[in-house]
Amino acid sequence: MMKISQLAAHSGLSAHTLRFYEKNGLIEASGRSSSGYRSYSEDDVRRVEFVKTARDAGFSLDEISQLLSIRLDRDQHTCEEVTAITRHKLDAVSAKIAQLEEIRQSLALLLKSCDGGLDSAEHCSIIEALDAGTAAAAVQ
Amino acid sequence: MMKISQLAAHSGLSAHTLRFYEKNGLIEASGRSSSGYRSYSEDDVRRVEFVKTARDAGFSLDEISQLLSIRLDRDQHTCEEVTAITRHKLDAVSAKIAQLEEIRQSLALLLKSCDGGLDSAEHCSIIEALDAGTAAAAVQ
DNA sequence: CTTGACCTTAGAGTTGACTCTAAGGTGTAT
DNA sequence: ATACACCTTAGAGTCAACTCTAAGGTCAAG
Repeated sequence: MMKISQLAAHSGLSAHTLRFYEKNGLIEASGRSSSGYRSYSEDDVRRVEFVKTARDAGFSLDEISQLLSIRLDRDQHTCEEVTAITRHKLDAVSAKIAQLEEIRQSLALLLKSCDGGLDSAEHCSIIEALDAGTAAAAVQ
Repeated sequence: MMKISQLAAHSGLSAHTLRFYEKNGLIEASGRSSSGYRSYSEDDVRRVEFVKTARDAGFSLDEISQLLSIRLDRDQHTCEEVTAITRHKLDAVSAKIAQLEEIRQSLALLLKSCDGGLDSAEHCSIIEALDAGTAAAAVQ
């Protein structure tokens, strides 16, 4: 049985975060010491590790909740449910990447257009591009 | 001279957002009607367009403030200042993309491992990978 | 016996960029 | 005259995932 600071050290999540996850129903401490300190069983620790791994894989806390309830009761759920959540997340991440790629492209074009010299920005081509509205237009 | 709803229609920003930008010092309405309605000059409109273009290019409101003060007083600033802001943003966007690419990779691997069938999740390989901590590990 | 590191709780604050609400005044068409 | 769309303000609420604070109780070492 671990105390919260030990679990924090073990999991790489802060004690604050562990309490926060508990408050949101993601994890629990199955025991308490006589003085009220949380104590975590091996099962509790595995659950925390699951949450951490899922979080690192990009799932939101809400999605992790869904995955946890499937994990807890596997034979009442299907692989299809799990892949649906995963596919949905993958699509969202891909969309976000695409959007950031466009932004990166705009920024790269802006940077390429300006020498970045130490003389006055009187005719700075970045400012001019933003003024003319051609900064993002160049990408689309 | 435009009223706020006209500028909203013209710029693609909501009237709420225009007022919000004003409150944050990004834009202004140089006039007011007798009844207190904002009225925007052509210069005001150009400034709003600048803000919109910069926002679409990925700059934060804070960075846009900096760009605006350079734009307002170009000969007191250098191209180097402008490129520094832009380069900094480009680096941040690139870092974010790299991070999301790792997540995408993890999710793609998870998805590939599971058939997604309609039978029980008893042995779902996604749940197992998250349990074993091998979901993100596979990427790093 | 005191110091200092730990633990508890409820609840507030943070971030960025909006988004909305309430309560009221204005403008115009019928 | 009355409906309806517009405008004003200060300020509160939203999102996600923490992060921190205050005010206090617990525990081991020296």
